[in-house]
Amino acid sequence: MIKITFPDKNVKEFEEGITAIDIARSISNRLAKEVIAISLNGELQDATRAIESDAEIKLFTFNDEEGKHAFWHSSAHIMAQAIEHLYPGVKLWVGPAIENGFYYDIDLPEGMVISDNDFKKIEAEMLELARQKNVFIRKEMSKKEALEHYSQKGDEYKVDLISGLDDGSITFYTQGDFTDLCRGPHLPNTGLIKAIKVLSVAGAYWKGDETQKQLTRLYGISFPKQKYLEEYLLMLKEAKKRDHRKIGKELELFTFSQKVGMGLPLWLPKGAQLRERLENFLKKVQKQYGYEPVITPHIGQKELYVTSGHYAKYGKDSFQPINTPAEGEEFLLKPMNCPHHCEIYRSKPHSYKDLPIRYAEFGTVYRYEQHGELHGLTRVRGFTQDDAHIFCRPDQLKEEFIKVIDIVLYIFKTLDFKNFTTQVSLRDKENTEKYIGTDENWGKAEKAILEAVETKGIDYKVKTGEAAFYGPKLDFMVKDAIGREWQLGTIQVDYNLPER
RNA sequence: GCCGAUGUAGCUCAGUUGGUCAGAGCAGCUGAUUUGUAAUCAGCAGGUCGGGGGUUCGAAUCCCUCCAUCGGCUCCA
Repeated sequence: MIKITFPDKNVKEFEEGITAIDIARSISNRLAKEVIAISLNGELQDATRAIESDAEIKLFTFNDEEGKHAFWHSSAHIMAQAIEHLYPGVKLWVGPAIENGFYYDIDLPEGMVISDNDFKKIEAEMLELARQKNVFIRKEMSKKEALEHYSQKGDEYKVDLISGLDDGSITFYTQGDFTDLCRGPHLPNTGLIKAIKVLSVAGAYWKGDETQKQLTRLYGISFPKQKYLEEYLLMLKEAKKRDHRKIGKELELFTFSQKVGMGLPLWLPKGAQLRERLENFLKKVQKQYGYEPVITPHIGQKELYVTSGHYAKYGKDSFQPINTPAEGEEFLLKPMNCPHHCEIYRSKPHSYKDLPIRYAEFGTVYRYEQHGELHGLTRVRGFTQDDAHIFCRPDQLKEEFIKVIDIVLYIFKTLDFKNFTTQVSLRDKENTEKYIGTDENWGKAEKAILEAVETKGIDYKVKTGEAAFYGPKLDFMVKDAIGREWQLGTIQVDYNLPER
């Protein structure tokens, strides 16, 4: 007999080799039917695996994040299976679960495409496969064996995947006639999947690398009940009604014109009124927090951005220089306010006793964004930042940083942004050539940010490799009505710009 | 920029075996009505069917190309 401990610390005894499903059945038949995956001593695994020794167990159903994850991951395998049936000759890359649903990346043979019109038949095939109630069979394999298997098949994608894995950790899952390299866990059987929707198809670069081949990414979502799918689709529909692009049009807040140019919003009278109220509110808050308004021009000499380091980094991907008719001068449309504010600071000598000095500006900037990246008012080519630069002594850094966090939180609260996440973006220490500035300064700046967020008790995530090229940052992200996450506020420590 | 899709009156949309297919509702205008909260009645006006090129006796409808938009990828100073 083995002892199984439940999340409520309740302990029950079972026969050795019992499965989580049988354990669930000892609680209720319904739970036995609904259990998708389990956590055994903190490790996710299949509900169908035999348990041989004492353990702490958690049972996950579709109502749990872990359960949804396994459910959708299994659905991705079924999607891949359906694709193999319908499109012979495809090669498969990966197919993970995502926040809402799953996708699979597929390399289609030359000339073959999947488009919206094909979704129905893919869904039908997937449902058919789900109804077969195939069990997911787990199998461990040595790295050598696995590599040989896929090398023989000529599947360079799976060979690539396996090459990056440690021997002894390689497992495969088979359902019906389909086998895939996979860590798991998976559903007990495919029959739990009752409703499937193929949502969209898109191109996705292999390994997220623009220089690599583009694969076909097929998105889908699935549910254990038809009703859940209907509710989800209704939710999507409702969310679309709240899309700011739709509201902006209907309320006559802003518009775009092909003649003016893509990503260049035109603020209509009502929108301008709204924007003015927002700006007035922000200006009032800035004043309270000790910021002094400044105003800078919309263009600056190319040399300014060469000095700041921005030109080296973004010059090629910016609107190209504006040339004067006679003197051959080169100006850039202002892509950021930072260098301008630095020049304001430099306009006269400052004593350390004058610090901190806080400049604020509603600075309109222009950035060349790739045309596929534009999105309503949230990603544009011309926009106005409520931007500020604080010049302070090293011993004032932490306090100033905290004050900026305060102002951001105050504004979010006032504007009713309740659901935001916070992210500390640090540099990727493996790839230091991407960044400017010394190790020492980077170290100081990163430390200052982490101390500040700790002091404020903010719940944050650390992302390495997401820092700006000149310094680490703290980003505040909010979700829009249709569930997309956008960076709204950002606080950055920059030791490099003042020196330059 | 890349993959897929879409682009018909101000708005929402109908119109795909190419041949009275240039339409509807709402909005607008004119007139009537005066009735308590979006949608009374009648009439009128409004479109290079995204732009350009091609195939055809004939194209909104087929082909090419460009532009924009949408869903993703990449990017995001």
